[in-house]
Amino acid sequence: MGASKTHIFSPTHNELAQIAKVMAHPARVAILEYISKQDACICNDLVDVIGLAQPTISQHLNEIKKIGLLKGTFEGKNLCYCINQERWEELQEAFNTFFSNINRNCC
Amino acid sequence: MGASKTHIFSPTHNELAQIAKVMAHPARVAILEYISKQDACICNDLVDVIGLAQPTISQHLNEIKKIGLLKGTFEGKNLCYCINQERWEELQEAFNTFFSNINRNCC
DNA sequence: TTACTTTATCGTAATATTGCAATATAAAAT
DNA sequence: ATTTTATATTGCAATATTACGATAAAGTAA
Repeated sequence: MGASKTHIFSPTHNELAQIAKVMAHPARVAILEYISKQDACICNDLVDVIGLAQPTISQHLNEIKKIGLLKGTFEGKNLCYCINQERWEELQEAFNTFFSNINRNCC
Repeated sequence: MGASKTHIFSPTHNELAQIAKVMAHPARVAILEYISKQDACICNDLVDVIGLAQPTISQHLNEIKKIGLLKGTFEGKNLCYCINQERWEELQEAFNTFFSNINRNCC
């Protein structure tokens, strides 16, 4: 088949998986780290920093944008965007909650 | 191309991506949640709980095993395994560290 | 032994992801 | 108006993932 059977899983499980999928590529991890550590927004040097072709970076940025991790203006030549901190913290909390729920009585 | 250019990224970025990849499927999120909430080990009802075919579950379990999230004995008919808590906490910490590193001065 | 139960592996089809060249778009600079 | 600069989109090839039927393997029960 090849396509995930998303319909048989709960919204919570699907959402966490979707978020994880965005982080499931080293380029996107690197991009996220880079942007999150910038002092200002405007980051038009990603292609040099990451080392992938410009269309590829553009695609990765789009995946990141899709889950709401970027905010700013996306118009014209010089974009101006940065990490959406509210969303960032939501994701942190989502992972943290998931990993906090564990029983201790095991082999 | 289709294959990720892992060699151009740092070990840290690749590792986090690899971990995220395991969580990037709702079935694996559901499996992890189920196992982590069991009182004992032996979980031979995953196929019914998750709702995917037995070979598919087996494959997903293998992905989870690969990043060291399961411990126990994997021999014969009745497996006996559960979450490797040390590793579990390592992953929690890895995500937490990643999300904690963010600058605040932005648009 | 034979049948049963449970998990693993193989083979294969369907779909998704990754990456880039070519090209388009859109604003700024000259 | 033309060139330059920066990002987006399209199209396509290579690879990876997802899923399952068929079958194997390996222990348990009769």
